[in-house]
Amino acid sequence: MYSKFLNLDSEKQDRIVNAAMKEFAQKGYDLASTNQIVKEAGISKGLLFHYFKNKKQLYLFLFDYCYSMIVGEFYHKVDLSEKDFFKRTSEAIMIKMELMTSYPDLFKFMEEALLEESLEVKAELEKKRKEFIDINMEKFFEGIDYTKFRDDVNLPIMLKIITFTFEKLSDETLFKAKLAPGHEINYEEVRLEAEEYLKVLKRSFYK
Amino acid sequence: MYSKFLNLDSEKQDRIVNAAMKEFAQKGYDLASTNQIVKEAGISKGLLFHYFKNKKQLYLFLFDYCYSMIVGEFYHKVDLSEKDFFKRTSEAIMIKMELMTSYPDLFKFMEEALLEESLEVKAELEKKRKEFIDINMEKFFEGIDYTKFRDDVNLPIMLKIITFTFEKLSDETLFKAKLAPGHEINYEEVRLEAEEYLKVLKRSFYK
Amino acid sequence: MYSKFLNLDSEKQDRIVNAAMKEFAQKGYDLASTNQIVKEAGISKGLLFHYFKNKKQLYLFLFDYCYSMIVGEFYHKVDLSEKDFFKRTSEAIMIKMELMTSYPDLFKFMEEALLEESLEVKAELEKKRKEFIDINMEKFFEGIDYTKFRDDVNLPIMLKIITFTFEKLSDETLFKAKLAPGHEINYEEVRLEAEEYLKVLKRSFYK
Amino acid sequence: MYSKFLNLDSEKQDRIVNAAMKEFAQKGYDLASTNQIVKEAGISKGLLFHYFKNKKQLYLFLFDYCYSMIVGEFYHKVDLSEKDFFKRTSEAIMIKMELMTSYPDLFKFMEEALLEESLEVKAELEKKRKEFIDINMEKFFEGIDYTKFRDDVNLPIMLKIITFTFEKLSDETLFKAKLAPGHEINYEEVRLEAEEYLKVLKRSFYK
DNA sequence: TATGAATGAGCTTTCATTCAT
DNA sequence: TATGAATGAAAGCTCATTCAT
Repeated sequence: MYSKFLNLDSEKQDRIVNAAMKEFAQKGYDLASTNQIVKEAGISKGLLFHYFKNKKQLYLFLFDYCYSMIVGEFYHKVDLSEKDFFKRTSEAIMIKMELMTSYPDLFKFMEEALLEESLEVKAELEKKRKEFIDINMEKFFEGIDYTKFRDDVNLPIMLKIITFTFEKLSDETLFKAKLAPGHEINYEEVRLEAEEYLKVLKRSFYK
Repeated sequence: MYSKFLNLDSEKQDRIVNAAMKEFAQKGYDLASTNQIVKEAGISKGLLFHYFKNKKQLYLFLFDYCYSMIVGEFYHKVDLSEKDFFKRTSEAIMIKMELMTSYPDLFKFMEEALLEESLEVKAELEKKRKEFIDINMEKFFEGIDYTKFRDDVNLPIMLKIITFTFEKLSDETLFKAKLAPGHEINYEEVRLEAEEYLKVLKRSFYK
Repeated sequence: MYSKFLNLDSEKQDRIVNAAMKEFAQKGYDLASTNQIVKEAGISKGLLFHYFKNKKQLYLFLFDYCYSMIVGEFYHKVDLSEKDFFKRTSEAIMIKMELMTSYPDLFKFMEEALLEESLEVKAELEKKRKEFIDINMEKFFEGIDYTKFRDDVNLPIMLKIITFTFEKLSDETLFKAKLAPGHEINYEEVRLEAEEYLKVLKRSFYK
Repeated sequence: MYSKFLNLDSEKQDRIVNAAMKEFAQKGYDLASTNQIVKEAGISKGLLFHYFKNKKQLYLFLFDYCYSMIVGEFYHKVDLSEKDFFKRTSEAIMIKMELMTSYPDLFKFMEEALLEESLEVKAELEKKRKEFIDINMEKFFEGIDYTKFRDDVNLPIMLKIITFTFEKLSDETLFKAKLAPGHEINYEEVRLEAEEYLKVLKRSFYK
């Protein structure tokens, strides 16, 4: 499918992928300009369409590309032998934040892609999103020891609340980093804050 | 700022506001067409730009307009003498749902606006969103009886977790609605789900 | 349908019509460039699409416009009280040649339109062509005195042969004129040549 | 000129010729895509332009190629010892129809080429058409017995009328075929129609 | 001989916005 | 206050042709 593109020397591949990710992440599917992409990548108009038959195929290729990168890196780092839900979640959030710092464009693109509304790609994306979520949910929750949770309330809802909490916390951290001058994240501080939340959630949700 | 527009007879104001809300809600900021808005409102191209100097001003006006409507109606209905946090939250959710049923276009527009990513308006919207949340948080938490919460964990963190939970829940609802074919929200289902969360949080966080 | 365009001052209308006719006649539907048309007409890109919603509508408008002009002028000049088929045909060919000399672009466009193959306009044109031919055949043959023709051969075929002959003669004349330096037609010479053909056909096909 | 191409093994030559004929016949000169031709022929882009320096040369080569094929086959079959003009004409029509049935793509291409209007090739084609007609006229009229024609009218004009008639008839046939959905010519019907014309012309123009 | 990556001008159409009336 | 004609930049994509390998 994308064999022509994948046979390119990887330096040019990177230039194209990065230019496209940046443009799509910034403007969304519909408003992203293939003109801008080729200018940024330093290639000709025709060449982009030689590799990807149209804007849509380019976008969907990028989605798959980013997805593989993220998932690969993530599961390479996460410790699935940790059975405690709080600890695993907390660790996952930290890893996610590290990855976002290492590959900011890639994550930016992925986040926007998950919100993308354009009719042109909505149907295809939806399928991919579903797969993404199903596969990763299952994988992430694998081996968790649920017996530690209190029995008098709904377990799935507790799990959701915990997930929500750490996601919001991560959002807040990244948002603050964005506003700060050097965009620097103080990971130690973040870890300490997360510990506070962990303590509250554990005392409230564990037996 | 918008005095010229506000001096119009209200029937024409309504036609314009409704046409614009509908177009922006359906297509998002960037893809919304001022052509379509004037056609739907039955006014001339020039007139729209006479009242609002450009597309952006029109959009931001609509945001403020909807915001005022919603907040005004909301605090008119909510009972701030209710001291129990969970009861007040539960009631607030009910009121929000009533309003969504009464003013569907207005909420539709507002929901899209809160997810709007267009660079052109993102910065201004972000400021407005923040204000919106800060002002309402403070107001909403006024007079709450915090003595009912358990003493062995950090209170502000519990409140944050609760807030995070309902924000995420609301995001999820909007997101699901966006993905669903008709973009329809089943309010009763939402209310029931919220009650489940409330129950878990109450049992876990109250003494 | 084309009311916006028809309300323009006629000088601008003419500029647009002439530019479009020229471009379509020269290059055919598919290859005609709206860029070229607006440049030649001295108007902006957007304006053309303000008057005609797309290239196709512009083309079909031109077809109707040319058709009306040609048919109107033709029947204004042709003498339908002449009952002799040879004389009427001969006269008609002369009138056609005069008109072609007066309105060369219009005829050029019409000829090309009748051969136009582009899928985009083929269906609509076909309907118009059929109407055009049916209406004009009937009108042109009206009142002819067929009793003068010999009875031992097929009449419709004789009529066709006569029509073919004068059409080819006219084609040859116009083609020669095109090749000649001043593009001038010597009508007297043409008339004399036509008379020679008339003589042969009359002696062979009349009783 | 095309020596490089003609030295190719004939299987590849055929693949290229057939692919090109098909594409040009289907879409006309301007819209035919060299991309499509190389894909269909299974050769690379560069190779096509190695053999034929550009699209135009390829087209004109095809015209000559088809012309030679057709003319060669035609005079191989036609009986030039038949002195009667109408019999020879009638036989020629039969042979043409046989050839059209044996080499449908070749004729399809040729028919389209004779109607081709593209500016890019029009001039060259026009010259070739003229040559084609002149050469064949002379050859075709060779040895005809003109004593059978009536003496009371101008012989060259009669011959012209006959030629005009069959040319127009052929044009009409091609034109109708072009308009018809499947572009199919019913050869038997054409032959019958031609016989009718022959009958009329014979009775009118012979003594 | 053969490849296919690379070019960039060209295509139609839409857009927010201006301005003379 | 109200009109809508007018603008021209920008969009995604295709094209014949070239050229280093």
